[in-house]
Amino acid sequence: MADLDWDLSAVVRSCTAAAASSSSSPLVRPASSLVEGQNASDCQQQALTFQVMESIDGQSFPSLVKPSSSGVEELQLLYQPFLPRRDNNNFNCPFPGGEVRMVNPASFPRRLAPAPPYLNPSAEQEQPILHHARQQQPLQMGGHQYQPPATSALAHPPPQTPRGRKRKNQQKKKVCQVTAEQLSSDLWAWRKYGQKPIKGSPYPRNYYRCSSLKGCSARKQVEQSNTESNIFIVTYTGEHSHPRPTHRNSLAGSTRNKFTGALQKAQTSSSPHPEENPDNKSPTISLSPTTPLTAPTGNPMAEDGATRSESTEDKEISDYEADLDDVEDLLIPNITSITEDIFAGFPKLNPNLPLPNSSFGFGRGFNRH
DNA sequence: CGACTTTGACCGGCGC
DNA sequence: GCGCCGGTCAAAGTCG
Repeated sequence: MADLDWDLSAVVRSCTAAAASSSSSPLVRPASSLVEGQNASDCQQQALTFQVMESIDGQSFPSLVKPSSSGVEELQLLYQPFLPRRDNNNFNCPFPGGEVRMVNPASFPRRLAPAPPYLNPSAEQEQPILHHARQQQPLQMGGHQYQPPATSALAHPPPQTPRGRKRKNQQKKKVCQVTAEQLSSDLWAWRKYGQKPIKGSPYPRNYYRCSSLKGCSARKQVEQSNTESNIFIVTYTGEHSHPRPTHRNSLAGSTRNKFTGALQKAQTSSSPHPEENPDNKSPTISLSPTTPLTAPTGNPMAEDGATRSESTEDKEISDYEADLDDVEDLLIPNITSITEDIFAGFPKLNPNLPLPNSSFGFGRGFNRH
């Protein structure tokens, strides 16, 4: 299981870019179209269904749901009538073929919650009415300024709080359930800053922050589903205070990949679980979320994303802007190209690929914290 | 040398 | 008000 945790961390890096392969960037599609997988990449085609949840300022917005488990599906049917219309809660699920579900984290039982909140439809029912707190916000990409929504509290962390903590139930979140494949690409650069065991879950939760720009408040949490080992729950909070890096080389961090060490650990460790692996202080084999995006040459999957992003940047920006009406406050603003190159760094998923070994030339100016 | 991960400690939110 | 729990910090270690 060590490799599973390794996957967990590894996939974080590419979590968002997985949706990118769809140049049209269907931010939110009806379930039918989601299934159809327009412009579906191989990744999409392989991807399982997943749910995306979001809460804004404590409001939950049940939306499109295509539960991956039959149990949840039944529950979904129960509260489906309460679900807002699709056009009321469009937002970009950063993953291909993704579906949207809004969840109010405040309604999650904070304790005694054996099941992850995303599997608790009843909690969503508590907030049947979509309260779309989003407002149109200017956002420009690619050398332009990206202005976070004024409504985003996280976009303006209270300076008086040293740690910038926010009421948990007021944090804007997007929660996605994705497969490892879907997690395998992300145009943003993430840097891990914490890992915590979560009560009720055998898997720890990994915390990442955007490392593309100092001060960026975007954060990401990744944990492995305790019900489906191949499903990862990715939670995005905060917002990027900067445009998506237009060049892969500009991505912060990522000069390192822990593949070697991680794999060695994974190979020497029979279990990722702390309780099963007492000798290993690190319960998970964490692959850097800033896994090198430049895949080894000759890897078509790799080139699809990493090398593609620049040439298609203008189009991506355009596509993204076209979607701003719906997702002006996207945490992952412009995911328009899949970066399956991440698979190159995913030996488990693609053991035939060599380990990535590239550097993005992380600028000196990008200091931690 | 710089950027990254790891990981224990700290802190604050929130349920009871 | 207490205490659990999750999120973050930051020092130490690792790696390229």
